[in-house]
Amino acid sequence: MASVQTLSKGEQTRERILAIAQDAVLHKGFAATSIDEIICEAGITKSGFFYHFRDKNDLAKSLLLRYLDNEWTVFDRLFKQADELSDDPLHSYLIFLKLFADVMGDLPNGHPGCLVASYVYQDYLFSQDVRDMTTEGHRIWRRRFRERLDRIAERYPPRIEVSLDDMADMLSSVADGGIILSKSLHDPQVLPRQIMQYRNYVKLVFLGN
Amino acid sequence: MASVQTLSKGEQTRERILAIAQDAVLHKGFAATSIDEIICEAGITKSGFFYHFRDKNDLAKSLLLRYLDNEWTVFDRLFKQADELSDDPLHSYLIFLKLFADVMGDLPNGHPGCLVASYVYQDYLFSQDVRDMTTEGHRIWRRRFRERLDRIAERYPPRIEVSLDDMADMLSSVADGGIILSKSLHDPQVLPRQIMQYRNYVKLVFLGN
DNA sequence: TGAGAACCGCACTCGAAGTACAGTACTCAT
DNA sequence: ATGAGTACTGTACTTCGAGTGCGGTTCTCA
Repeated sequence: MASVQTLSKGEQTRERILAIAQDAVLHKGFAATSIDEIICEAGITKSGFFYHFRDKNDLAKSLLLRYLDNEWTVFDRLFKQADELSDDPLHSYLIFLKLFADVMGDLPNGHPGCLVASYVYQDYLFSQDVRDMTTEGHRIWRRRFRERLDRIAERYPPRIEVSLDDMADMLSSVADGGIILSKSLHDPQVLPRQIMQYRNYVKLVFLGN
Repeated sequence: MASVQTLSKGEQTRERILAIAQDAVLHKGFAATSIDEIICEAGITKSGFFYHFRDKNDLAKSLLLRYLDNEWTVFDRLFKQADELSDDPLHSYLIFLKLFADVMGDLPNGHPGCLVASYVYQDYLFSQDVRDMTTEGHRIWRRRFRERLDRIAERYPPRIEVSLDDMADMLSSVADGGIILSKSLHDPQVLPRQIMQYRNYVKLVFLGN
């Protein structure tokens, strides 16, 4: 997921801590994720941990930043790929959705979980700036998908009256919901199939079939 | 939400504990929800708490049972209402979805959160039987929505090739995702609007407009 | 080669989770 | 009215993890 470039030793350790912590947080929640267990798995001491993070809230913030960053990287790559395959905004978006579904379906153990969604269900644990980050994350996703939909709507007038903001949000919605369903039903394929349902909807709205 | 019938004193206390606990769990996660804070708000002692629940896992189980029960009650009422307004399976489902969206939009502070979704992001905290309950909950939802879609598809052949299981799952998906978006964006109206997007999709698939 | 980066070790404080058990007050059927 | 539950209270205790402080050590790289 993260770009494999030369990381200093400190950055490597930091990254290892974050990866371990994220996995734990997605399975137990933030409060139940103890620093002791993280450092144990990372093979460092508590002092080592606090060298990298001021306190636990700092860890929370760093985790979220890293997660959002990784998401952007993936989405950017997929959008770029799609744009290379078609100049048409609608077909590019449909290709992107197919690529997205494929990538989500190919994850060996299924999607590990959305950290943003997880944080939303623990908002009282975090400082205001961390909570603002989840809000901002969703706003940015909305804006980015919305941009695509605007360009599509210019060329393909929607067959029904529909809010493009809502349609943009729906991808986040279906992805977050699909991840939850996939995890709950122990079926990694539910998420990609849900994304394809959203793709169907987009097709029906702009193409009618 | 819960039927207002005569509850014994013990049942009243139990219900009060569960309501307080659910609210806390949806905002902080299960692990961060302390028994001390629950009993403080409920006006009882720790011993009183452990009279009603064997341990914290028992509380988790009871919380989930109560939540699922309440959900069934709401869905049953809405389905019944919709069935009274139309004999046609498609129109009944569309009415149901509109009612569902309205109810979700009329909640004064927005939807408090889906306990099932919250549990999925903390699965390691719970015993196997509790985890199985979230799985079973989603399976039942799928089956119930699927039944409706089957009856619809008999009368209205779908305009596109589509899996009815996926379409059934999509309501859970959009609801769970919509709740997360609503909470994150501090906009209670996102959830009902997402449900209406799903309703659009259903209309487009079976009616074409 | 030396200065900073990246840790380790240890010894704490503090608060909260969870357990155990004995005792008490209330309630309701007979 | 009374005794058998029901529904708690009070207290005392163990355990565990967050977080702090600080001195020492080992690497890494310019």
